[in-house]
Amino acid sequence: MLSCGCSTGWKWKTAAAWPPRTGKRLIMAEIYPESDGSDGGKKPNPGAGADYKSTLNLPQTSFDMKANLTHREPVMLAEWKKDELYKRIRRRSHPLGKWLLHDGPPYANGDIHMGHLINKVLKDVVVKYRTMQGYDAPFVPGWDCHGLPIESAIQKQLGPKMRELSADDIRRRCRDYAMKFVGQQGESFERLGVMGSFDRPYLTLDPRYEAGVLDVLADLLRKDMVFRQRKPVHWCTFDQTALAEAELEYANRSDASVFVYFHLRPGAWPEQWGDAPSENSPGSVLIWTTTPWTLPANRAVAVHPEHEYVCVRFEQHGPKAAVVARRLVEPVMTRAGITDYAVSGAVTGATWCAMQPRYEHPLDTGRQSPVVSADYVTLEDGTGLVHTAPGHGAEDYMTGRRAGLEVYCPVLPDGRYDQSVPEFLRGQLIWNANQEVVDKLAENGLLFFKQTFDHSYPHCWRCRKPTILRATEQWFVRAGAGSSLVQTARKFVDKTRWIPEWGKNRISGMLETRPDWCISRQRYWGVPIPWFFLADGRVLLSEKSVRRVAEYVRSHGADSWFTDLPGQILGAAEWDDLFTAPDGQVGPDKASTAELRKGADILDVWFESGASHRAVLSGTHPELGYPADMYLEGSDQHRGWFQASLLEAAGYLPEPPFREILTHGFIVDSNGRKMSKSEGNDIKVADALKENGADILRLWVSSVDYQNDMPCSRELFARTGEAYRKIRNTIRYLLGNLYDFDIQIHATRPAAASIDNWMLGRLAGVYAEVHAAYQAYELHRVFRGIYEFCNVDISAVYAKAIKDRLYCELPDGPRRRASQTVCRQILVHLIEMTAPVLCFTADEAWQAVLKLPGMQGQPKEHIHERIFSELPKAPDRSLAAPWEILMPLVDSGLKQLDNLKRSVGLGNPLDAMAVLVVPPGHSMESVMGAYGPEVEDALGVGYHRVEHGELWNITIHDTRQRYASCARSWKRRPDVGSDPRYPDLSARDAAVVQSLAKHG
RNA sequence: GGGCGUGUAGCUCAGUUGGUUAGAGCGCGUCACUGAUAAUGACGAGGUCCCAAGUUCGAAUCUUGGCACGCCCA
Repeated sequence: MLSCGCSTGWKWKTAAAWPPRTGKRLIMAEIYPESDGSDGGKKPNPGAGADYKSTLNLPQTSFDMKANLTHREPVMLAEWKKDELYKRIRRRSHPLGKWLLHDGPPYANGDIHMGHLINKVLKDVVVKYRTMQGYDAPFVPGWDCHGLPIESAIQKQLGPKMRELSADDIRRRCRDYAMKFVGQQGESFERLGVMGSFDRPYLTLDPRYEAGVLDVLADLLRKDMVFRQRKPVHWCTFDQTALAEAELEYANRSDASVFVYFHLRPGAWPEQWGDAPSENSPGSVLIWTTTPWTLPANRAVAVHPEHEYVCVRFEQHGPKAAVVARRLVEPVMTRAGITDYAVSGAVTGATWCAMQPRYEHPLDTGRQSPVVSADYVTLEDGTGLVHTAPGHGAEDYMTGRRAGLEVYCPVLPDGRYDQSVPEFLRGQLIWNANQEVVDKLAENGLLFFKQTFDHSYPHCWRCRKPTILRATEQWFVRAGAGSSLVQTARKFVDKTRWIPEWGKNRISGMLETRPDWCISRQRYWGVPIPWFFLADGRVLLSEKSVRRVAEYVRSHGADSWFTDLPGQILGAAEWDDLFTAPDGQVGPDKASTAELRKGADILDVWFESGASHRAVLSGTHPELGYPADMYLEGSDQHRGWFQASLLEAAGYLPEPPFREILTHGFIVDSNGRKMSKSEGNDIKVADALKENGADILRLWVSSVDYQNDMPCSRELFARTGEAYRKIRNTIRYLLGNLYDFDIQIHATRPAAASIDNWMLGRLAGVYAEVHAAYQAYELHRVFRGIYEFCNVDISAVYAKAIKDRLYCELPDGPRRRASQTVCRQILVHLIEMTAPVLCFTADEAWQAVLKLPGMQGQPKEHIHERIFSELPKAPDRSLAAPWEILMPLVDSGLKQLDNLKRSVGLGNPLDAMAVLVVPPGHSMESVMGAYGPEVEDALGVGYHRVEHGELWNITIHDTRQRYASCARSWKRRPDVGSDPRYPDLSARDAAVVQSLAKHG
């Protein structure tokens, strides 16, 4: 007999007991028994028989296909708030203990942009995942509230009126401004689904935070890591104030451009340059400058170690022998109109420097200075030898530090020279001094060439007058390369896990070359550096004094520094402490606090935010604890927050403030260009949110590899929207087919051969893959895993295969119940896996799960307070093995169906049958028969047979002329009409309908 | 100019220690279904693996040099 399901007595329930009974080779006549084919291949005529649609178990669910996120999300947010979800999660049990992501504070200024979005969403996904894993993962959002941009915004609002206001007044306005944006940005973050204690954030303007910052300063003072030194800063001589980089406006300006001889001291003359000059006929270096007024402050000449230098000999008011970079000889000589000159052989700057050449100061007779090497010297302009005044230039200062030069700045705050300069310049305004200097150089025969020069020059944004660089006393943290602090920081770097790994390399490189950290700023809006000074020049900034100020600030706020008297702040009439004398000596001393005057510097805002580990984790929010498990920021923070935090902690703590650092890239447009307003390619968060909804934006964040730049465009959001709908519809399908399924009552184990087992195997695989990806923070792998699971495993294979049994079997049929059991498992795991990313949709789906039969008694629960269900056990290997043979055959069957579609116009696969060819004697032969109906469903065909053949194979055949179509299942089968009561139904459907009729 | 990264179908990503004809999903095209329906399925077409040179029997993969883009500096 045939080993196929043509017997009318066959029952679907006994699929597992359906082995092939014979090894007899089938012949085609048997495969295609005569059939009347009475309907001629047409669809069943509903009018001819009963309307069976009402007898089917079609999907039902209130989970809409249309997400309508922009409307639904705010409603859900309100629900979470009402339910105090964040607090509920805190109260939940946490079997895995605590896991802390410490928020890096964004700046409290302006609307949030895409950069904020990816950062906060990534953080939120990680936190939600850790929470569902069973950790207590609190999230306290923070804001950086001090600093120049806010102060500048206030300045702009106030205009000239600002000068009339007290520091206290200005600070109050700054505070209001910052708080406005803290509220505004916080709302935006929450709208994106970010969960955290937004009602109790940390703010750097919180007095307790400010006190924490000062505590760190005190600790660094205790370790002798803070010192005072001169350093050039941008300075406006008209407003007499320091300026930040952001306060400069560049404008064209005409200046004297001069080439000057500096006479070299005898010796240190490379033989390649020919005869050594003598005392009477000195050789010289030729330098170029556009700021002759800085020449009095010259302390070195810099050359590039790798460039080549020559000696040029020519006549100009007598014989000259001048050192110039080889490649610049011609332009320099041409400029001065000198055509008759001789060029010597060349030596590199490094070679020459090694000979320790020195030269005479052009204006300060008797002073000798060194020639030093510096990498930044270029051959674009000038002579290749650079006049270096450490008190008047940033690079000059760096060179000066390295070469041990004096940071000499003879210019007073109002722009006049002090008494230390040559007599003809004393008391002169530097702006008038250029001419005087040039005249003096010419008089002394040191001027090679002079012209006027137009260049872009920094101006003060308030008064529009030109600015200068002027060395002033600044506070520093001893954090330069080689310092003990940096050595500790490097150990901290090694103890930290960097994701991606190159982060370690990057920050290490920065630590190796970094200078001391200038922590003082001459502004109002920040935490004061609470130093005092006395009329006699003594300075007070000690661990003891700072601790006292910290306590005062903790209760009175940092504003009190600007309003209260030193005696009030220190709480004593006399102060006994370590003072720094004007000669730099530090020693015990005392002073009446009535004589103390307060310093006016505030701290670099990086110092503030870098102290968050102290001010927040063991300060304002001690429940968080030190250290954090993770800091997660953009890769620019290697120089910013990560480094500031690292350096401060390295100054006084034994452990780094973080265990892991995760960094992400930056937003670029679809062409890989950076996103910026000025480029016009920026996308506003508010617009993207309005057009897509938060869940789609979150899905987008998870879909791209954040370790690289993250491309962002409307088209990409549209793509993500499609992926979102696929995931949503998959959930909807699963939910829709569970409307009559109570897991307590109906759960059924699938038959061995069922495709249910294949599906469970895939579920276990995907579950493991997705969780591994989450734990490695590889969210794009999470996305791909879930998305392809929905697309391929569920939608294209499983959902398609089980439609017949779900819709057509008796509601309680075991095949149906078994598949529902699997659907239920998939549904729960799918919702859980997506929940950290699709935080709104997952909870919406979870609420629908809680409405399924048998769930009504469950207490109200949001998906985010759940702990992940256990890893589903993969079915036994022996159950999966046959599918490894069958699935490729199914694929070939689908191709054949497509061919039939083209060749004979076969439309509906239910109008075709599959012949499953099994090699006799194969080890799986005995069970293959049971897989036949599953293969039939996997192909979506109406009928199948199993037969013996040489090789594993599946062939597809058009049955429109062979079999009648069942009016209920639409399957063409030979058993249609086998029950005389239901001539238009297949045997299975007839039995189902009969049963329904009998039992209602 | 320097440091750190990145570069594989239209898009987002895989690609093990170098080893068949470089893969997936989406999108796109064509078709089917109309009982997942503003849904679903099938089939198909898409690649100078940024470029060049080198190492090798063999390179998307290793080396060197470019180019482009991003972040941080100067």
